[in-house]
Amino acid sequence: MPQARYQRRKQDRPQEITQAAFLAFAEKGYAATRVAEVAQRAGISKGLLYLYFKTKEELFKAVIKSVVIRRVDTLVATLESTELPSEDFLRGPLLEFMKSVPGSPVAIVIRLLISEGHRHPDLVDYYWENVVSKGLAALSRLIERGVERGEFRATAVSELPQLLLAPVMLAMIWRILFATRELDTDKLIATHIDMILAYIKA
Amino acid sequence: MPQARYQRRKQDRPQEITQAAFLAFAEKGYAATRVAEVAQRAGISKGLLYLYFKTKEELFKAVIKSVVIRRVDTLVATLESTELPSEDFLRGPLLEFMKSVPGSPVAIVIRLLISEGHRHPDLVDYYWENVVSKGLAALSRLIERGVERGEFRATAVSELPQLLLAPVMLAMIWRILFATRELDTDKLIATHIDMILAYIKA
DNA sequence: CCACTTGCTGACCGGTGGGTCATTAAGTAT
DNA sequence: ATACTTAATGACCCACCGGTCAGCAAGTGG
Repeated sequence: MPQARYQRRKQDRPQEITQAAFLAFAEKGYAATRVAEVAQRAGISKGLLYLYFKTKEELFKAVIKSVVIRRVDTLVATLESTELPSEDFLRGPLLEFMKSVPGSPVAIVIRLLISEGHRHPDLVDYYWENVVSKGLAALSRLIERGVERGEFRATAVSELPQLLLAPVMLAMIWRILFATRELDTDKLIATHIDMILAYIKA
Repeated sequence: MPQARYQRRKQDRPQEITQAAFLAFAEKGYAATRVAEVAQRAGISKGLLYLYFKTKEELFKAVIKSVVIRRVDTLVATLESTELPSEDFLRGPLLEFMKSVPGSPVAIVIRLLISEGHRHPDLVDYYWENVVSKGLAALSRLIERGVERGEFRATAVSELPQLLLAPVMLAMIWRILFATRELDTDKLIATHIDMILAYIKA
């Protein structure tokens, strides 16, 4: 008996499509990816894709939003509830988190936003509000708490939490551009944390 | 007497075209920029553009290469010839250089490479060889010289000159994505240099 | 087995934009 | 002036791709 030519799966389609689109965009970028190819990867026809997403652009937005991970939220939660001394938190959970970012879907999203961000300022806003500003606020809070507890000196780092993220950013871009050339991004980030701590410890 | 409809300027055309293309690509990105628009900006017809550049892609490569600044070379030269103690060099010429990068054409090139890099691995190679690896080698050399002179301790920074560049990278991406949101990139970079020095000083 | 709903298909359309080329105008030599 | 070379034009071509829609097949209920 021949396989049914297709199955009805209204429930799962959106995720299947955004997943396929994410992979396609990751490989070729948004502009160079054909809607037909996304459909093919998702195992459906182009027409069906357009039943779930009105335009290619709407599909793009859905893809970006689908990757706005709870990761940041869980990090914030961990931070608020931890009993660890601030230094141990930096060297432990935070370091692990930072090391995990360059190889995660976040890096792809950053690349897509860098490439296509202009034409979608609302998307950039969305990412800012749900990821970046939350993450930065959490980092600021972490440092300030250390200062309040007398673990850290008062330094410019409290107002510049981006300092903590700098090597993560470099690691992401490095992988995007120079995937092949070797750079021990884990060591880079770990050394950086080491350096920051030496700088801010009371 | 009516203005001549056009003038012959074979000598200047290539630069005029790449300059126009650079501006257009900077505004809209490669894919979204129309060849006709580049021609218009350069004050010529589309047909003439194709006399100087066989394809849009070749134009793109020419644009990227036209921005491979001597900046790195002059920095390397300054470094080799300076009489300054290493710390003063870091706080002086190097800091100024680093602060100038995020607002320079280099940032545009980085964005274009992030967006279009995959399809032009030879371009990425070119940029690697002529800018990145040279710059990194110079930084390594600077740190090592400081160690030899007894100014600095031996640290992982010698093998990870990327650590020095991390905040520059973040500042570039920040401006590309979040131009509006405020971040004092100069202060970010200066603080980072401060921190590095505190970490590596003997 | 028939009537009806709806997930799904793929041929098709129309605008777009990279690339071409017949033609013209400017420069040059004699 | 005349003949020749070449910088420069812009109308045109056509492949390509986002988006549509008439129709079909899978599921459903009686």
